[in-house]
Amino acid sequence: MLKCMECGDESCLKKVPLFSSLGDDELEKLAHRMTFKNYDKGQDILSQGKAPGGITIICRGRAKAYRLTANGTEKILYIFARHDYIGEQYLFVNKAAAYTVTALQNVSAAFFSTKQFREILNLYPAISLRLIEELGRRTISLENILQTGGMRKTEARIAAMLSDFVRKYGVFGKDGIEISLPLSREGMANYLGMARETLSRKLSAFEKEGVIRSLSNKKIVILRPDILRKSAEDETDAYSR
Amino acid sequence: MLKCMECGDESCLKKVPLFSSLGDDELEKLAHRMTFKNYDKGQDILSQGKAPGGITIICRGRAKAYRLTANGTEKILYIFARHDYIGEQYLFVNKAAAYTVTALQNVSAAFFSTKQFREILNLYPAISLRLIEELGRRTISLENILQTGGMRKTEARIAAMLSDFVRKYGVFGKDGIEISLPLSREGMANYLGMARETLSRKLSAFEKEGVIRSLSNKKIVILRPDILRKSAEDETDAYSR
DNA sequence: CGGACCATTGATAATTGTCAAAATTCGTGG
DNA sequence: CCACGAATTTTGACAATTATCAATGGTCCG
Repeated sequence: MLKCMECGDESCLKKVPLFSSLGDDELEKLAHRMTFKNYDKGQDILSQGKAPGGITIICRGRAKAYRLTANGTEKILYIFARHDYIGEQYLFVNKAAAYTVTALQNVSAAFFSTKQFREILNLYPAISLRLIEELGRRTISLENILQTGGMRKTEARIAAMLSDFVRKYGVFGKDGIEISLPLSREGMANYLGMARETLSRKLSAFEKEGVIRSLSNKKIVILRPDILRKSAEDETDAYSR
Repeated sequence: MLKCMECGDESCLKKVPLFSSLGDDELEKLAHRMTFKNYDKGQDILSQGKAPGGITIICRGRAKAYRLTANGTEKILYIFARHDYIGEQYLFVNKAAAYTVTALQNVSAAFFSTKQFREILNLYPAISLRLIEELGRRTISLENILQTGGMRKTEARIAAMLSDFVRKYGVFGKDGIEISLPLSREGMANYLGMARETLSRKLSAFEKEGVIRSLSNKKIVILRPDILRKSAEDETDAYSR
């Protein structure tokens, strides 16, 4: 039986979209061509300036991808979570990674070297098509982020991020949807490209309006996801005055 | 001999990265599985909300990709030029296009339906790998745009856009690099996510500093590409005061 | 040459960033 | 479990930047 010793999850690879079309025996073969890696909180999974050398798939934990700007602050590009790919865009593009990926928690991950992965593509051509599909999705998702990032109203950007968090990390609680935030306020502000203080003020405003409730620095409850979604869609934010 | 009747260019498909590895006879076969399409200036190549239905490769002309926001303004995502792909991310993702692509000039293009293109992938598996590579490049390029878009200083974003234009459309002239701009000031402002007037003022400032010279509404000369590149790299823009 | 469209400039209002201080939260050790 | 110090966050006041509105000046094309 295929069991992931690292993350404790039965057939954890099967849940990765890229491999979902494979049978159990094929997954078994896959398992021979990869290595499990563990990263402590704060450790780098990928380093800006170094070639990724392969694909990493997260089994457990979260990580942030960021670039260092000239003035020393970091601009966060992605938050990676379980079943996300890291470095897949460099599989056939021999370039240095443009960002660093650092574990936000302890992370376990499956790693395929470029060589191993190309072998797998030869073995199972169906995975090529699947990879094309996944890269297409990634592109589409980036295009979405690009647009929300281009929105002028800061409230709209914040609302878009929170709505995204609801989708990815939301858990139903008794008062609303609980989110265990992957980033600190400072991290979220960097992700959104605004000052920490601005984010703070806007979140306080959302709280006064009854849209969210802050439980702690790392946990908030979304009381009115509908209002959030609405102000994320709308450039002309109806809920700020 | 393989000759593109539409754009007048000999072996124009050969210059498309996706097909660069193919021989002349293979290109010949390819030509049987596609249609040439012509679009007048202002015509839509792709429509927001409709499935792309295939891949379009531009042979001649430029086009803009944009989304309509709730308040009616358009947010421009891409400028497509010769040899760029349109809709390749939807090849295996059956979704409606998230943006409209409109011809900025008269455009001629090669079109492969999804069905045709999948046949081609079956026929030439090497193209799959090439497509993975191209999608990877697109992802990397989007990640770059995402970062420059996240830069707080407007001067830096403008400088990044102009540097990009230098790479794509720049022609050496006697005083510097001449650029025939693909967009109006309003278009560029939408692309950069700022007000038309702000862009105007910053461009005037660049002109006063001797970095650029405006020849007409659609043509500028870059006198100091080095300064431009520097202020695009730097969050802490050294050339504004 | 004229008219429509586009771009620039000026003045002002709104928004956001910055700096400093106060308040809260977090983790650790008692 | 509580207390304490460190780190993080929130808030306030002010400065800087950008958006908006309005008027002027240019450019393009018949």
